[in-house]
Amino acid sequence: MIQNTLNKEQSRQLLKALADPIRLDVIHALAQGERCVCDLTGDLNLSQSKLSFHLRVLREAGLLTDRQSGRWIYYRLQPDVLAALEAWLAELRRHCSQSATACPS
Amino acid sequence: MIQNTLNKEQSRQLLKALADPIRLDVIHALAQGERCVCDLTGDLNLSQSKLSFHLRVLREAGLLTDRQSGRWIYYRLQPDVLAALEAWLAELRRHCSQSATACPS
DNA sequence: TTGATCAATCAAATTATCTTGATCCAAACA
DNA sequence: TGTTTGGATCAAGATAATTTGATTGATCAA
Repeated sequence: MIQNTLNKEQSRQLLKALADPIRLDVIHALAQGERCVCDLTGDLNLSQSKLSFHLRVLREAGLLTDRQSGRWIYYRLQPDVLAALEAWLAELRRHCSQSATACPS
Repeated sequence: MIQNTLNKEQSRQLLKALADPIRLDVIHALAQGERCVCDLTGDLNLSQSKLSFHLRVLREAGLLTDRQSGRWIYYRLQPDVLAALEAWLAELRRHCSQSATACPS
């Protein structure tokens, strides 16, 4: 996902993906660097299928990529996608910033 | 909510609040300036209680404030909260940016 | 081969979120 | 006063997201 203008659906998916404590834990764990699923289950104390579910949400939002090596699957962050969301948010804010005008009481 | 460091729960609420098309429509409508609920139902073509539900989510996340005038209730944006979320996201990204290191295959 | 391990996926159960329609309360106006 | 209007809230139902446990396919080692 190499682009910095997100469409509505992409930004919605990203926001939803980030709005979950377990998934933020995953992201923080991966901030140290690439890891395989087997290590993550231990690090985060999650069942295999629960972790797999959340990895999928993050991957489908574009925040993670995976690669296979032997029988392990390694996940890593895609930090440019965070940057794209930041840009999206900045644009939203720019659009909203002149909005303090009140109606007559 | 005058602060620019959000805690986990606040950022989660904000992300969740923004991850919804109807609520983004509300935000865009309010980007023009303050509006009363009665106008918003018409602008956005939403039932009264549906709109009220989404306004509450946005208000509880801190993105909107309301004030009463006569029998109308006016909502307006709180753009500094968007800025706080942007700062939160920037911090997350900063934390993630050196994470491209791969494990040996 | 056979057996073990890693990780995705599926179905069922649980939980959270959203929608709808009804009700309630306060403000305004007759 | 009674009545109307704006809007929050509640209870029920509908949808969507999450969790759990079981199954599956692939890879590797014995």
